[in-house]
Amino acid sequence: MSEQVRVRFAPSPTGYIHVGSLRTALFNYLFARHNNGKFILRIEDTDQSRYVDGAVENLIKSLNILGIEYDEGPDKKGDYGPYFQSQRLDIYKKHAMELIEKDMAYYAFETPEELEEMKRLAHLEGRVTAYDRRARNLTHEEIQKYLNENKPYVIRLKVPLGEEIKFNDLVKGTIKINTDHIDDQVLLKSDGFPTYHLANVVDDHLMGITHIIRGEEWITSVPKHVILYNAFNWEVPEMAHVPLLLNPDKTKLSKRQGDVAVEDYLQKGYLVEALNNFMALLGWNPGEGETSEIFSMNELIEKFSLSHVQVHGAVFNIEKLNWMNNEYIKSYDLDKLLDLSIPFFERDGFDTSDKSFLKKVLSTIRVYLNKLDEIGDQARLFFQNEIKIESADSVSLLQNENTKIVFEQIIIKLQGLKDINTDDFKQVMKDVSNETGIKGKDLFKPLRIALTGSESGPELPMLVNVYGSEKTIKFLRDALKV
RNA sequence: GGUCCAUUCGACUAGGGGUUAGGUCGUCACUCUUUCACAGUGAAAACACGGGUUCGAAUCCCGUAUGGACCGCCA
Repeated sequence: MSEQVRVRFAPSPTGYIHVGSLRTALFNYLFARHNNGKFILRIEDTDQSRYVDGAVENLIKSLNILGIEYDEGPDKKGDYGPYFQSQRLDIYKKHAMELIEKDMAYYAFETPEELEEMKRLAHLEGRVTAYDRRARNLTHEEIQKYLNENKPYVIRLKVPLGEEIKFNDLVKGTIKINTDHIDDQVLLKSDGFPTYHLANVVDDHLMGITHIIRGEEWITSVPKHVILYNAFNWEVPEMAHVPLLLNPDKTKLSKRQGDVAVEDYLQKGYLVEALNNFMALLGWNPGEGETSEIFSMNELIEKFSLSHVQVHGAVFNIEKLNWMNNEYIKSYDLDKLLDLSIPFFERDGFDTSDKSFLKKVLSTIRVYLNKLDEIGDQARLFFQNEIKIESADSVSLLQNENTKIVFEQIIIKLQGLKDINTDDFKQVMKDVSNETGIKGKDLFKPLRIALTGSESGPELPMLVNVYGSEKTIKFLRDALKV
């Protein structure tokens, strides 16, 4: 491969990015970077009825957040623009006409209603619901007449019948299909816009795309595209159809069964590093001998190869994403994690003015977090000014004579300390234990209840370190009054 | 219904003629931590089925079953 690798991500701007699309974008990006090639973003906005305001901006924003950088695109200049298909209409029209001249395409004048009826009948009779190619029989005179009457028309692909189309997919291998099974696809719609099939072939060629990496759902349209490439006398790019992302029930990942928008995951506090890492491993793996699954973007770029892309779909397993996210949260730079966490503290109504306090809180709870939106639940404890003791067992434990002796001792020792770190507290506990002879469960359990109201939670020394001696003493005194 | 594609532990997957079929998540047990979690150790857990080819098949071939994608003037 001497020519420079050029790949593209070509979403249609319909509102939000589906994680499946995002994974496709990621694969394109990894492939481009691995091969020192170019990654192009092209907006496939040829369906006017699906236009959504702000969708393109949103798309670009999401790619930026995730660090999937493209070299050419709507807001990046390149030599192959414009990168909005809606701004390339004359190009498609010209190419459609070229096909008419070559007798590889033809005019068709059926109305949507007629097509609907055709399909209904076909379905009723158990036939294939494809277009019956009837307009192929129109005479030049008829066509000219309709055109003169300004009758709405589409341009359809004239599929060469009785041939075999063969192509090689880098993921799936060789695929063969008889052209008799291929629909005379609409190439140019009656509103003058191209369909995906025409636009994608024309643009991929004109933009010098060397490798088409896209979702598996496209594989059945490849033969149409191959016919187009042949008709134009263009070289067919390399193709790689990557497996779909699946719901737990193995159907195509859909909204009905959970979140599909990248924004949803970002909002829940999944870190972009975890998201990228996780998605890369869905349908791809680094191959033999690799036991780790945690990879930075650079490592992914270095390791990525289409030859290790899986041939079948992959279930989007949220449990594993949670685990991976927690791994990143645990090892993340604390200051950076704090920056990312502040919106989540705020969202749950916590005072975020004292950053060093938040940092202490974060460092003790991060180990418990699968995602950042769990911060509130875990952090709540540290913002309380009173501990509520619910269970009767806990109350009676606090009323125990030994408990009182221990608490009083601890209070005395803490009063001598201005601030208290984890080691200080461990020492205090050791001393108290030695002096009173109370140890083990009798020592720690009441203490935990007094300081948290619960029998489980973060390690006591870390807890006290965040509380500080003053607050700790207060809680102990409160407990003494129970 | 038609076309195309797929099938290794519950999930993601490695391996691809001779392996005790390996790893990660999850599950369970034990250890550590006098809690939960973390960490550590270990366990249970898979080649869809039937025929070939072969000395030998999870691996190659054929069929069956199951699953999926697509079948729009959507992308």
